[in-house]
This record gives sequence, C-alpha cells and structure tokens, in this order.
Amino acid sequence: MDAQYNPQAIENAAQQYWNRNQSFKAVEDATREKFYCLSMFPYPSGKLHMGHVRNYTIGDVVTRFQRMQGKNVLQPMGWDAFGMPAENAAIKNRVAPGKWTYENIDAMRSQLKSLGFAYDWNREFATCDVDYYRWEQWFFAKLVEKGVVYKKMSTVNWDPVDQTVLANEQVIDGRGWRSGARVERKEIPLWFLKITDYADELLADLDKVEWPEQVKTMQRNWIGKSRGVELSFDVAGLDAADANARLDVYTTRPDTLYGVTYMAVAAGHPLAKRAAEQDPAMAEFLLECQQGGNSEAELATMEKRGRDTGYRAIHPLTGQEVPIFVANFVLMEYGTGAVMAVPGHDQRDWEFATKYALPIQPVIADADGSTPDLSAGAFVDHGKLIHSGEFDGLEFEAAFTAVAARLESEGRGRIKTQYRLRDWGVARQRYWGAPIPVKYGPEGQTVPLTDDELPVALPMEVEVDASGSPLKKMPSFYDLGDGWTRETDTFDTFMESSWYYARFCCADNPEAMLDDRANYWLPVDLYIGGIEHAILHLLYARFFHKLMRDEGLVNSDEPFQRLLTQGMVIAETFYREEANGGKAWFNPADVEVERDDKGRPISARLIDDGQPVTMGGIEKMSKSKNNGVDPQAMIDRFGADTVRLFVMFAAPPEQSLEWSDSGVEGSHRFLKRLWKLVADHVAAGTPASLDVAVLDDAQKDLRRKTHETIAKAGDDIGRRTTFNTAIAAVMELTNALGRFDDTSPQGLAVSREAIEACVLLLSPITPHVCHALWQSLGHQTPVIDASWPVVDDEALVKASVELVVQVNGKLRARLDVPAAADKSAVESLALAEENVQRHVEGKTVRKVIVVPGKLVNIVAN
RNA sequence: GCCGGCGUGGCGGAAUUGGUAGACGCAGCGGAUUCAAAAUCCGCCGCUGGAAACAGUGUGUCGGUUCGAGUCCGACCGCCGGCACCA
Repeated sequence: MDAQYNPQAIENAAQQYWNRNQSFKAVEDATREKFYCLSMFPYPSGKLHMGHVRNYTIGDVVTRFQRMQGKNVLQPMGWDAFGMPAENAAIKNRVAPGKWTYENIDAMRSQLKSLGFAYDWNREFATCDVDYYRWEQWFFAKLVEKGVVYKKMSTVNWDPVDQTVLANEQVIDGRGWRSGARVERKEIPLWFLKITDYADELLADLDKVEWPEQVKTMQRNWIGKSRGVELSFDVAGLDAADANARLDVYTTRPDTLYGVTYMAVAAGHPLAKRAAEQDPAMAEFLLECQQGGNSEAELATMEKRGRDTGYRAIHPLTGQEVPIFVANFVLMEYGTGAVMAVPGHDQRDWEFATKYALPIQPVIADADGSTPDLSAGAFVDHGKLIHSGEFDGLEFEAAFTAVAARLESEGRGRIKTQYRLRDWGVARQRYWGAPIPVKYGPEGQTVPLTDDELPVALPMEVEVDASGSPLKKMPSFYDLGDGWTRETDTFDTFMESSWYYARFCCADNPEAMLDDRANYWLPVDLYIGGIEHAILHLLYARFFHKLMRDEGLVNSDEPFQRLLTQGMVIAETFYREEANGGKAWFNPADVEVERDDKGRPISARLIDDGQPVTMGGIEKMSKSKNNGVDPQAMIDRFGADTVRLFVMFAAPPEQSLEWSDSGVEGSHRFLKRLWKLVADHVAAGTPASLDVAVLDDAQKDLRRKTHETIAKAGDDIGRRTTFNTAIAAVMELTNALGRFDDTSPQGLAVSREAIEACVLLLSPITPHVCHALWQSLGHQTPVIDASWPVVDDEALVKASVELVVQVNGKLRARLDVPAAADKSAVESLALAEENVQRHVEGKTVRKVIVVPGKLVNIVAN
C-alpha cells in the first residue's frame, strides 16, 4: 500500500466503486428488517453550507452503521425547492425562479456527491417538479371532499406601497423590508386545513414516538389543551334580539369570575365597529390598531393600548356593570375576539388596569389566607376564594366546578376544552409554489379541480417584480373562459415538506401518490434536522401523515419514530466600523488572529492590508455576518473524510458546533496517523492466527481495550448518537496501538484485531479512507458490506480494579484490589492506607460506604 | 412578552443511573530529529501554595437536599432556538 495518505485519489476511487456497483440502491425486501434514515432535505439556495454538511453527515453515519448491523437501509435525498428566496433572487437578478432553482440543485447535488453520502439517488426529486406536486393537488381535492378544507377571512401583513402581502420575516419594526412603508393588518379570504380536528390525536400520539422530551414538550404547549369555561355577559342597554347583546368569552380561571372589573374586545369586533360609528376618535383608534406586524412576538411585546367603547357588560353572577374596552392585544381570530379581565389575578390584565386606572379586585387569598398585596403586580397562584359570595372558601378545583355548575344552570355557560392550536392557513399570495387546485365560477361557485383537470402546472417563464405574484397578472393562467377563473394562490411550502418522506418510498410511481412500498419503509426510523423545526414542520408533517392514513394511503399513525435535533454551526465574526456607522464583515478565512502566550486571542488583522479588525464574537454562520466557512474549500484542501470527521468529533450533534480551522487540521492529522498505523502494520508481516490462551499481560490489555472500544463505539453511535465520544474512544485505541510495539506472531495478531476494529468502527464516519484501508488489510469484500464487530465478553474481564478512597467525600488514596474482593476486605484495605490514616486520625469513623468497583467513602468526625 | 434549551480549563468538549471533574482533540510550553524550517515523534499542561510529597480551591451566581452534587431541588444572571407567511 501507499506510504502516504492521499485523500483525493482515495475518495475518487471509493466513490467510483460505490457508483459503479449501485452500492446504495435500496430495494424492498420483506424478509429483512428495514431501516429508513432521513435527513431534512435542503432548500436549494445554491451552495451547501456547514449546517447541511453536519446534518447529512450525521444521517450518513447512522445509515452506514445500521447497514453494518444487517439492516436493509434506505437513505434518500431531494430538494425543498419552492419558497421565497427564488422570488427574491428573481427580482434581484432577473432570472426565472424555476431556472435559478434547478441550476442551484445541480450545483448542490455535485457537492453532496463529493462528500460521499450513501444516498439512493434513484429516488431523488424536487418539490417543484410537477410529478411531485400534482399528487399534493390530487390529495387536496380529496381533503375538500372529506371536509378538512375550508376558506375563511384571515389577517395578513399588507405593504401599502408595494401592494403586496409580506411574510413575517419581511416586516422589520412594523415596516416593509423593501418599501419601508408602515405595514397594515389586512383581512383576506384564505384556505385552511382543519388541523384542530386532530389536536387530541396529535397530543396523545406524542407518547408513541421516541423524540427528545423538550421537543415533545414544545409540541404539547403549542397544541395547548386547556379546560375552561365558556360564558356570556349581557351588554347593558341592548335588546336581546340584537346580535351584539351577548359577549361570549372563554376563561381557564372561572374561580376568579368575581374579580372581573372590565372586558376587552378586539379592534375587529362588531361591538368595537359599532362604537366607532358614533365616535370618530374611536374610529381613529381602530385604524391605529391595524398598524404594524401580525406576528405573535410583535403583538406580545408591543405597548398595550385600549379605549373605552362606552358599552357596559353585566356580570352574569353579581349583576354589576363593568366597562367594555377595545384593546390592541385582543385578536379577532383567536377564540371569540373578547376576553374577561381579572386584573387582580392576571398580569397582563393588571398592567392594562393600572394604565387606565381601572379597579383591581382581589378574589383569591394568599397561601396564608390573607388578602394578597396587588400593588406591584397580579397574584396568579391558585388559592381559596374570597369576596366571591357563595363561593368563598372554596379551593380552585371546587370553585371551578361550582362556578361552572351555577353558570350552566342559568344557561350562561358550560365547561369547554379548548386548544391554543389554530387551523393551518395553507394559501400564499406568491408565485413560486404549488398552485391551489380550485376554480371559481361566474356565480361565485368554488369548485375543486377534478382528476382530469390536474395537474395545474406552474408556468415557468415569468418575470417577477416586487409587486406580488405574477400569476395574478397572467390571464393565460387564471382565465378559464365562460366566467370561470383559477385560484392564483399557491400552497404554503410546509405542504410539500409534510409528505416528501413518504414519496421517497415510491418516487417513481406515475400512477399514484403512494403505493405499498410506503408501508414497507414507513415510519422513518430516524429523522435528523435542525431544532428550529421542532414545532411547525414536525407538527404539520405529523398531521399530514394522519390525513394520508385516513385516506388509506399509509397504515402507520406517526411519520417519524425517532428524532435527532441537531445544533447550529457557529464561527467567529470580524468587522470594521464604516464611516456611515454600518459594519463591514470579514470572512474568518481572510483574517489572522493574534494570541497571547496562553493561546487566548487578543487581536485580529485583515491579511490583505495588515490593519486591525474588531472581533465580533461567535455567531451562527450566516451571509449577513460573512462568517460562513465554505465546505467545498475544506473538501478540496483536506478531503471529505477530514471534514466529516471534524463535524462529528467537535461536538455532540444536539449542541452548537464551533468551526475551528486548527480543529480540522487535527482531524486531518488523525487520519494521516491512522493511515501510517495500518501501513506500518501491513509492512511488519503476516500475523499468526489469534490464540487467546497464550497472550501475555500487555497483549491482554490491548485486547481488552479493543473490545471495550467496540462496545463503546456501538453504544455511542447506535443508542446515544454521541459520535464525538465514539471517535474519542477509537482515538484512545489508536494511541494504545501506537505504544504497542510487539511484533511477535501473537503480538501482530492482537494488533491486527485492534486495527481492523478501528477501521470498521470509523467506516461509517470516514468511509473513503476506511474503504481503502480495508482493502489494504487484504479483504476482498468492501468494508460497506462488512458486519459491525462483535464484542468478546471474555476479553473484557479484568483481574484487578482501581478503587478511589475518600474521607468525608474528599479523595485521599487510590487502591488496586482484586476484582473479586468483598466489601469487608476492601474496607480494611482502605482504612490501612497511610494517607487515609492521616485524615481519620483523632476522629471516629461513623460509617463506611463501599460502592463496588468504584469507591470507598469513610465518614469520620 | 410566552414556550423550550444551554452555561465545565486558554478553546471545542468528556464525565451514560448522584460516586475519581477535565477522557479525546485544539492551542500553548519544553525536548528529539533537521544546516535550518515544515512535517513527524516524545513529555508537560485547571487555579493557588509547595523543591516534592501533598494541601487548599474549582463546573454562570446565591441558597438547599445528601456520606457524597457538574449531575437533584429553589431563586437569580447571561446566551441561544421557536412564536403560526424564513426554511
């Protein structure tokens, strides 16, 4: 074999071998256990970034590992190809989004291939392929039939200058990102899917999946199942026949009903509109409430403002009148558009009441039974009721039941389970998405398209500008004649990403959305992607899976059995202040960092001009901070294996990963050492066949290390998915091999076993170099077809163990004892230690705790 | 604002079930090799005191539970992700 590690040649050869032999083509085989490993598919932005490299290396390692476990594996790849960046690029560069997208896909595919991922490329597709989204259109029509789809008015961000709908991310400080105009909230009719019909199942089935607990918690909170009471207040002075005579509200705290001192309604509420009819100042206020962005974060942090409508609500139990305010933080589309306010026991109500000098009435006692102090804030805990008439003295549960029963008997309310989850708005007023397959008739009919009218293909030759979707300006697209028009809205791109994992199972089927193969592969055994998708994407995909199940397309309840949420890739940032106060950001590759004698960075200079730059801290790799490291440059310089090894070694997958040039060099050094280790071993001659009966102590030690490493690496990769510790364990084994210079026939045999273990254990992580090393070790079959090594329990047996001896919890001695030593023997050995004697001198030994195989703790005082 | 995380040497991280804090790697320092350098190999490496043995101290801050806490509990500080039209 070559004495030098030459990654370029090795990687080309290995990739050609896999390609020629179709090594990663997945074929359904009912007699074999399957493993479907899926990484979240990328948006084709044009260039692979380090986050992709990390995500896809994790998936590839697991896939190759499971293959070595004997599983029939599927690992596909495709493109989440619809979305806004293509439209933004189209406006900027005057290219059609379709052309731009497909060119990006070509560039990124070749980058993925250079990393040697074990994908079955036969199954590749892009969501902007008509052959993909036609099934989404077909399925949507099914859902319309089933009654899961409906249309309702909904609020969007409206840019009055560009005359277009903006995404939340395009609203910055309440203004449009391009025009700078104050954004308005505008109501338009939109298509919705009834995800709320599945709220209970989405909640309950979280117990069926093996996901990180924090992700399940986030989804549970997002669904937000609550038990409360729906009740109505009469509006004083309005006739019972009047549509506004009753104000319906929902509360999870009916025990605080006696503490209601005012009501609040949304600006869009009929009562607010009615108040504005006689009151120009109110009309003005309602207009102001329409200003600004629509996102929950914005609504929650904006200044709370309100205005008295002049109407009074009659408390259903006390008969007292309380004012009805319009408030900018109450939204028409959440619940009933009206809330009852209890400033004594709700912090937001308290702040509003304090601002508008409204009364604050305590109705829940402190833990010690006294009236809570409400001067600094609301008292939000549960407790005994006070100032609540017949309900005084009741605790939360009893009060909840009693108040609900009283309202129920008077026909004014009932117990109701409610969800925070809202129905999924799937319509977008954009061009680059799948057309919603609906047509509208001359008499206002709304009709889903039938099979023979599908697919509706998106026209590819378009000009895009900032003024909204070109589809709305294309009669050739929307005008169907005879007064019929086509829907010009397109689907939310979350629609495509909600079922792509299923289509990968049978991507070549032109006759059906899914076939039997989907039931062979599904559910996905391990799904890997960023934590930022913990709620929306994963919830929508779970919902869509249940919709497909209910249509008989799949037979499982959940799409993703296990989930691994990977952290971000971050790097140091560098900038200079510019004359206009802005910052110019420099790429880390163009900067030289100066360090003090401890290696701490103290200053940085731009390599080009030698002048200083400011260190801006470590941030997520991004275009805006110019701190992205180009994976391709790293692959060209060190090879794919080095890059793969570094991203797997530098941090556990769920944490953020800090890029480090010297860390990459370290990974490269390790592969060079590994190569040399194998080359030297091969040159040392043919080993004898291993005879465990004749090994000396050093040989036994190396053999124990080998099998400990096999056990640890398998557990770390297969169960814990902590690839960094698996790599560290193999590094320890190679370090031990480096110190082991026994070239006797049995010495070589033990070395051979250790070296083959290293190659096999690393092969999922650095597959190219291991492919070559495995051949050099004389194997005819490729390492991808080798089995994961088996632990020999005999090799793990130790003659003696080291115990730690503590006195009062502090480490005072170490003890080598026979593995079989019993507790009392260990105890007396520990007490006999000189340093232990020093520390117990003059004290009485109260207790001795022995943890077998670990430690002895002597408690003395 | 609400929901969910994270915080350990100069740096990335390890410590899997409450039991040796700092595995492995990077950086740094010392040495070997070299005419020299690069590469490579060997050694040292939390902080304070000490020649050493060893002692004290140390896992964001403050407090608690325990024979024993990085790990469990409470309060706080800082940073990160999500918040329904970014993907």
